[in-house]
Amino acid sequence: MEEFKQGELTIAPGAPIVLEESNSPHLYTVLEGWAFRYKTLPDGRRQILNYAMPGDLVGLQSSVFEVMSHGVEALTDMLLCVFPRDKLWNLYTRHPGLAFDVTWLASREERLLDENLLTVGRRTALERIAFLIWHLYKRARSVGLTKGGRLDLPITQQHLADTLGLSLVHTNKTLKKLKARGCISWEERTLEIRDKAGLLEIAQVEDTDEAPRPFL
Amino acid sequence: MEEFKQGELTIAPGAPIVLEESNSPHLYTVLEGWAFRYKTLPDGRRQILNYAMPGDLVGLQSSVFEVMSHGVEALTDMLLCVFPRDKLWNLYTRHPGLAFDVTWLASREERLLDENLLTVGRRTALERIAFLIWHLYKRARSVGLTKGGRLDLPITQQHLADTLGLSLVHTNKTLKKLKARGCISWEERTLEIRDKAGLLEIAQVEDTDEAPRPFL
DNA sequence: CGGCTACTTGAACAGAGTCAACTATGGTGG
DNA sequence: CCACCATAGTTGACTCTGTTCAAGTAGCCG
Repeated sequence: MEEFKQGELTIAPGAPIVLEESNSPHLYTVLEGWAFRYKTLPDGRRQILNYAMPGDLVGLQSSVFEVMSHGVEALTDMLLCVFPRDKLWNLYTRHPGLAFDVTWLASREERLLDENLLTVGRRTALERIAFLIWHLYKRARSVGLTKGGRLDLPITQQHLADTLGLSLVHTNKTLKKLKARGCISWEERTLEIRDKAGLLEIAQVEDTDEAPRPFL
Repeated sequence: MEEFKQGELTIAPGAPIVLEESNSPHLYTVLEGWAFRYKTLPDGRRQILNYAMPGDLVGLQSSVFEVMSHGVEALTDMLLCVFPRDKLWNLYTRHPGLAFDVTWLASREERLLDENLLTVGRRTALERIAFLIWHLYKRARSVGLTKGGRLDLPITQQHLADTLGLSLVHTNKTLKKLKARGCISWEERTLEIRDKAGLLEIAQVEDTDEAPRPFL
């Protein structure tokens, strides 16, 4: 993989990595930090599509279609590994194993989006928040970002709301219910899962193991 | 591509192509007909994730992860081209061009899901229906399924509702408004776009051209 | 000491859901 | 031939989840 690496890039929290409708010449892999993908409507309504954590690919769409249909913004300080977009084709011709890994990651992103769509389309507000918190916790845990049920979660309630298709006010009130039930605590950016079984029951999910994943 | 083809499969309307949580050994390409991908919650609430039309891939997730996290059901009579899942790897090693096309299609699916998620999360009921109708019309048109603004649309209002995260009743009433405004007509499974500009304005989208697509 | 961002909280409102009844159509089998 | 049933669509009345508006508090930074 080193052969395709063009360099590394550091980004500050809140900074854009890719803009909507832009034509970025780069494909990135997240080495450190969190980001989120989003789309906005002409009048400003924003929908967060998914989050990117270490090991995730950013900008594959622009590598394949020439243009990004979504934006990406950093949530924390980030370290990105930069690949020139036009070398992606070389990777497919010379390293089929890595090419397969790219497809694996794209397919995983699709699966995550499927789950988000089910959540936003068919779960209630309380279920949505429980699901998203579990989803983020689980993903963070799989890349070693948690310590004993605790996690530094670099997002605001506005991010939660924009991810779940809820208003900020209702998100706040519903999140409070989840805390009151003793499922979680979340103060000063630190999330703690206090009652995993209760959380999973509310979210209507089962705690399935996940297959090992490739890292590019 | 012929080299990987295992055979063809015909399916009747309403028949399942892949079940949720199943482990299908096949990857399909749609040659004729429509299907839809969906997920369901334990209590039966259903979310339709996307529709599959001629040229689309079905079952890539199971080829990559061993298990499908969603189901697929036929809407019309279908003709599918069947590939054995375990030959996908051969395709990556021997035909990088086709491998790239698979990634292209996976990335396109991701883009479509992004749009659906924005729709379900942030658009109003009227906007959602306008968007989905345009979305389906445009995709059908790109594979030559339309004739002069008209399209045979093989879905019910229940499908619309389950795609958009709405109830059947509200979908019915909102769809009626869209008809009353003269944007569309939809009787006896035949959809007609009567006022494209009006429809696009309600849906809050622009009519962008799309890049040429690969067909496997 | 402002001014900013994140978070809270209450009250009024509305978009969408639920319940229930009814129409239309097509297929099935006695 | 027709009673019966299932599916799809329609409509009205009522309810409720979630939105909007508005007014706060708390912490942080220059």
